[in-house]
Amino acid sequence: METQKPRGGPPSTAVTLVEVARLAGVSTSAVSRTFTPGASVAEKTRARVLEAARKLGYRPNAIARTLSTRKSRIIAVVVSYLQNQFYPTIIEKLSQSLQAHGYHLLLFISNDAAATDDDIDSLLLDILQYQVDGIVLASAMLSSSLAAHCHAASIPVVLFNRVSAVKDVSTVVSDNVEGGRLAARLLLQSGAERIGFIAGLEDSSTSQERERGFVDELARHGRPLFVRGTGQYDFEAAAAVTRELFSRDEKPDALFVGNDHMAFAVLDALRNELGLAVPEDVQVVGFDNVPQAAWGGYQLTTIEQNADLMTQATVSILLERISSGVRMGAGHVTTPVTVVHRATTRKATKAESAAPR
Amino acid sequence: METQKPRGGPPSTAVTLVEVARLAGVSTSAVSRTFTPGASVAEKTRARVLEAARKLGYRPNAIARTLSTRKSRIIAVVVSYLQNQFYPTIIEKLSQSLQAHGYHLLLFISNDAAATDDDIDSLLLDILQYQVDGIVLASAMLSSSLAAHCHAASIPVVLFNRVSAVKDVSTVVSDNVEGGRLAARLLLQSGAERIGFIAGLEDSSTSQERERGFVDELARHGRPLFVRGTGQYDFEAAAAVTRELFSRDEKPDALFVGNDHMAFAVLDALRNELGLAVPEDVQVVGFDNVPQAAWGGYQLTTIEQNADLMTQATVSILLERISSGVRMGAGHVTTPVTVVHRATTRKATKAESAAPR
DNA sequence: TTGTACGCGTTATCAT
DNA sequence: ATGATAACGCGTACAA
Repeated sequence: METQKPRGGPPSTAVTLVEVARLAGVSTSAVSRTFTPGASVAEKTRARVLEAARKLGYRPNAIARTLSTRKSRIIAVVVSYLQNQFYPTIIEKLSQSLQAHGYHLLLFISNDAAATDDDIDSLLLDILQYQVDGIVLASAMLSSSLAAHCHAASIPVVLFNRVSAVKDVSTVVSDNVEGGRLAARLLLQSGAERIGFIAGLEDSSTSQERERGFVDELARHGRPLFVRGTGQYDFEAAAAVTRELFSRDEKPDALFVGNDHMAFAVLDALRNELGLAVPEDVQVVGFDNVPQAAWGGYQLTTIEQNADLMTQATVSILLERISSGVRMGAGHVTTPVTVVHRATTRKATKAESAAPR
Repeated sequence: METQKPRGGPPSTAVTLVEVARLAGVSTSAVSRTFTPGASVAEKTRARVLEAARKLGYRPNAIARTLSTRKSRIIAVVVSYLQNQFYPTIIEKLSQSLQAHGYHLLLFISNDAAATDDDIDSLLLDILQYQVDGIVLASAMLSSSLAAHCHAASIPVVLFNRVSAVKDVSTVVSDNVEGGRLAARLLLQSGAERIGFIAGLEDSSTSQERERGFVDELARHGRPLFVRGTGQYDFEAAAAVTRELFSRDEKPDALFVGNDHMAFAVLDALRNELGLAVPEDVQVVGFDNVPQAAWGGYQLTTIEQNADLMTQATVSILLERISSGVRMGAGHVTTPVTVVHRATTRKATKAESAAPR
């Protein structure tokens, strides 16, 4: 026999404050205070309340609390595509850090590099309905109308790895321009002759900045960009453009690829389809922060964004804004990038493998 | 000049139904109905309401609606570690599919393979506070006490890629036992002699099932397992155990690795630290569903879980349970696994690269 | 079709 | 320290 349903109304009824209060023989406020960390309750009543709550299997209703306090302790995170392993990493770190502060993540995937402004706007409106305490935009551009909405609702927004024309929005970015410069220097000093660049999405600020730094630095050394293609941060597109670049008579001998995700595709195409050796025939420099696990030891030098610094900055800006009630403005953080050399993959010769260790 | 704050109360005040109603000169219910898809409102009043709402920048408060309707349209998803690219993929698909049905994802990361039962319990209690409409557990075990809680709250739970001793919980898994069998057959028919297995977490059902199928099939062919190690689904641990297995006199010539994530580590260790060629010296079979992008063309055969089928099953079970009000029970779905051969990576010879195409 | 009034579960205010 | 009561913003019988 199951417990009987109270009445014919709602399908099921949760245990509420009121019932706990009744069983404990106290007022609802006493119960509320018992479950409010900083409140003052007599030890005796507190015990009675907890006992009653335990008996009834009571747990506070965060939704009702939100309605009353106007704090949901929910942070919305908008991400475009999780194929680029940089973002799962970020999400994981964000979640850990925010959970430690009692916040939770409401996740939104804004698919499609081809999402229209309206799509994004409606998504944001969707988010706002949930009365989130903050928003991390790691995906789309923020239209000024949306910024206005967030401003009106006084919701802190942090643009993650994106910049926007809208003023007064906090942003956390890594130094993509300097990253591009670093990539150029690496290739130049390794003696590359015909240096190419494979861009991400053309209207993406990260791609633009990386290209700018890269081309600038080449120019400072009196070297032009030998060839340029667009991979749209997409695996297939990057592979396709690689094939195309190498179908010409004059082939590049070095490539700076807009992010790791595309770099995989480029390496794949180079080695398996075009039969070129990396780095002997072509050198490749990638850009992003894919966990080592995904690399499998490929020969590749990468410009890494520091995921820890970026999430840390994001969280601190967010929390500070939330607690201070400051809407928007300032809070622009640029984290440095790092050059990381990955291990070389070579097929070992029998002689080598025979040698101890 | 900005709009003036209403009063000294809460820091900011959102636009509500009431204000819209007042401006439109109608009742609050009229406004409510206007924003309720299937309601009956006169076209004329609807227009007035929408106009007023637009002017005031009104958007419905999902939290208040939840309190009233007892439907949050939020699904909690619990994942352990996002380093294994299988899970970002799942999350992305889940999110897309559920968003299409008007649901949103509240994401929880239950870090640490070493999380205690209590950790998980408190996390779940945390989740329950948000009155989620459903839970996807892709990470932790479900204790029977938790199951009882969910049952009491009448919240549908789907165990994703996990099995539990608790009865009457919906589960969606791929056929890990058959996957293990497939792996064994592949290695046997390729002439492997000394076949090893690297397990994931010892208490993980997926790892146990894969091993069971693998060992069973070997036994059916009169072959014992040559060697066994544990990688704990961790990159470093997998690399370490690989080094150890190959430091002995008798080295395996084939390995079945519990998932792709560890397979990367194994390949890395084999090729770069131990100087062994894959697949010439050692054959490796992986298990999971990492996007092609991450592979970079490694020689590896993988047993793939079908992410699409699994999410599809998860969503349909969830939605069906939610709408029907059925708490738990039945709903066990096992999706088939597939064998996928990845492209071979070889360093091209000069002769090859000179040849056209 | 439209409006009134109450309930959803909790917190905050103000007495006591 | 404790208790009564009014919000919080919205859905929804129910009555008109």
